[in-house]
Amino acid sequence: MRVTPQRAHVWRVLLESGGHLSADGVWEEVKGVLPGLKLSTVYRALEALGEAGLVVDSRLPEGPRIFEAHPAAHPHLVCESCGSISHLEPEMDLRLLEALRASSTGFEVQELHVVARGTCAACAGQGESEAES
Amino acid sequence: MRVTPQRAHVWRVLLESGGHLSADGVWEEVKGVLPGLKLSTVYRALEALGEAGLVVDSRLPEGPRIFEAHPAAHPHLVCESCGSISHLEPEMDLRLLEALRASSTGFEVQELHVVARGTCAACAGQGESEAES
DNA sequence: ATAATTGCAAAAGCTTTGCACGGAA
DNA sequence: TTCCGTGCAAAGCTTTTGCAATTAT
Repeated sequence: MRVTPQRAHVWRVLLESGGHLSADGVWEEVKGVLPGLKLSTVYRALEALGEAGLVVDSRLPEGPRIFEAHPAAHPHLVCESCGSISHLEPEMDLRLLEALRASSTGFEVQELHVVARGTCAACAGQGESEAES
Repeated sequence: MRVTPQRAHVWRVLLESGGHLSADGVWEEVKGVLPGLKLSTVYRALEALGEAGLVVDSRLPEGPRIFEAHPAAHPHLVCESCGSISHLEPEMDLRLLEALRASSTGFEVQELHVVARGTCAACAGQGESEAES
């Protein structure tokens, strides 16, 4: 893979942001440095980085795909209240992998996508102290 | 919720198909009975059925949303080889739920989406007997 | 009468693709 | 030269929305 300024900046933004960016989000960030950058180039950069194993992507129950620099798959937690996206250790996926293998369906899992919808600790705490509707 | 012919047929198709249909797939089926049916009506019917708790939907790593008549969330298994979509018992989700709660992140899970990419038992068996590339 | 639901058409959101130009190997 | 990556524009696929007409309660 050829290393171009566009790809380098896309990669850098994913690292600095700590993940969970949409293609559009990456675009907005990188445009600060490369004003002429096209969104389609971002998509192609993300695709190239994905093939190189540097970037993974997920689809949440709603909204666009999100991309991350993280090399390992891991569960995502999407907060209904504040919209924040957090994630757990990849180890958490392993537990489900074990469970899947133990279920003896004969299905060979290559990749696991886990997304939980709910309320994050911060928002849950707020809800308690404000009102118990 | 009002029960209209459109909604009844959408619901029937989801039941008869055994699940895993895209909105477009539902449309194609129901059009056989209701030729004038619009795709947007299918979407609205699916939304209504979803709010009624009769239909759930998932987003796979690729492709459109899929809808099912199943009332309970459950892991999906997407075969890379033949494209088939199968699913496990909802119980399997509970195992991960336990694990999530045990991880003490304070995140309150409301809904869990699990999708595994891999090879189904049938295709894995074929691969063995043909060639071990 | 009142409110819900549909057909219809159009738009919106996200992503991919074709093509020609430019730059690196 | 030859190939790869980009800008550019356009299309593609999926889903949503506004509005008027229709239907059920």
